[in-house]
Amino acid sequence: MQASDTQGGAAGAVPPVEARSEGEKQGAGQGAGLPAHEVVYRTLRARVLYGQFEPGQAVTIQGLVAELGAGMTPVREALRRLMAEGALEFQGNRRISVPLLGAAEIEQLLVARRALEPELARRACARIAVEGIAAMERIDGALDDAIRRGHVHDYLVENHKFHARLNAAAEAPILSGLVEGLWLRFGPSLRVVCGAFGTRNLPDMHKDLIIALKTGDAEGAARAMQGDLEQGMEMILRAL
Amino acid sequence: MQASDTQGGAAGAVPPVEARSEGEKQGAGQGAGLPAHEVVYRTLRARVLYGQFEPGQAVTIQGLVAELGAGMTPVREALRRLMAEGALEFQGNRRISVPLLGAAEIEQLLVARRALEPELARRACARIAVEGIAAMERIDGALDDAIRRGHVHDYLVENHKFHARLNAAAEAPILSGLVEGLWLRFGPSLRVVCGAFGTRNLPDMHKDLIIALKTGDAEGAARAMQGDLEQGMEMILRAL
DNA sequence: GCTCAGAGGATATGATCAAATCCCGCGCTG
DNA sequence: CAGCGCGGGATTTGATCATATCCTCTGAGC
Repeated sequence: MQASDTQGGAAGAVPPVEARSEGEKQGAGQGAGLPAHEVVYRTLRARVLYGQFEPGQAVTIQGLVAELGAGMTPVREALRRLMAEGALEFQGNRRISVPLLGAAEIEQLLVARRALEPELARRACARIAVEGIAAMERIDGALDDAIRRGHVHDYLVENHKFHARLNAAAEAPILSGLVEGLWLRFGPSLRVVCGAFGTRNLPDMHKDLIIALKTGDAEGAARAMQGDLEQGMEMILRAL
Repeated sequence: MQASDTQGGAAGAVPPVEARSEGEKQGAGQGAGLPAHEVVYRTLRARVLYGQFEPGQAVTIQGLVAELGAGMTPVREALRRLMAEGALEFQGNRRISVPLLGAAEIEQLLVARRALEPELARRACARIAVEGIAAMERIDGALDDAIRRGHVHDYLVENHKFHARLNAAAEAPILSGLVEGLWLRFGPSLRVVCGAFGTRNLPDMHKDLIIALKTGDAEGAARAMQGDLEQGMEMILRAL
């Protein structure tokens, strides 16, 4: 019943593609077997999520075809999918770009996140196992390390992993799928904020969150989550 | 700046395709000019939304190619987009189907709707103009008419139009895009419920909502909206 | 300032390849 | 002898590509 989990629609976990070298198609690779459009999708998704794309940047199909060495059809499908998720934007005149968010958009994302993520934290609190909490502590450690090193990309990766892990524990695929879509939307902006402000004074309600998880304090977890996301959105908003 | 609004990503208004006859391509039609993948997308979207698809039903690319007379690529892209929105589901073994919702999914959709739609009603209340309210009253009249006639499809169309109109008035494209995605998910289930229970005792908090809009009572509008969506989800839940 | 040609890029097609399912007949077992 | 499981080919269906067509924007020339 659990199928091969390729392509989970809007929900589900989407592990990043594991940086396969380049020339090879889907030939004899071991862990591969993924369709090309899925590979392209995950690559682009990671770029959006971890700020490899500038907000407002134009994205062309043929550019990606040349760069990724994929065919045109897989690239088109991956782009279509990302546009449907709001990660990319159709400009109307056949042009695709990374969305450039304004205050109004950030505010809507804040509303949506505040509505959904604390609820996920609440549910995760009731269901997460000790191993899950341990995993989150490990991720949080790597996150702190990235902050110490001032490594923005690693920080973004670990931060996302932390939240994704929590959301997965909530066992509410539809809700966590919605939240993933939200993250895709503010990913590029988050990156430029971190680039501008550095990683020094990044918010970290993660410690509170972990404590709440350990004590089974669902409301505490929800509060910590809300604090965390409000700080994050606040930072983006201040950076205009 | 407002482009041509083709393909609004996850957000934006998506008017249904106007039932063009059949044989013609995009030849000399006047109002057309839409790309084929967009036409296919809107057709399928309407089918999902208004219950022309059975929950659990399998959907094949080549079947749609044959049925819609479109090429393979446009169909593939439309399906990819609908899967990203959660309107369709990837079965893992290269098979696509209309999602079959269980109680857990309905419950998550209820949570998400409760979190977003009352907020949209609140915003709409502050911004909607008298013409907008009049339009919603007209739609509600058509809706009542459809109920009287026992015409399920028309009821679904008008009901969706009513909510879409309200959401558009909120001027929060990201939030209303999210809500649209939610509607796509429970569309097929809603249809079977209406088919089973008939249109006689359908919930209608619309009158309260319109009164609240007229008096500028944002909280009243939010309450009416919450009541409306809870009744709807409750009905689906009872039908399992 | 306007028109038109050219270039770049997006869209659409059909062919081709690969994979998964289905179906049927064979042989084995009770 | 009848029923059942299994292997393998046929068929359906999805994935990818190369190519052709069309659209949009840009800039030169009038």
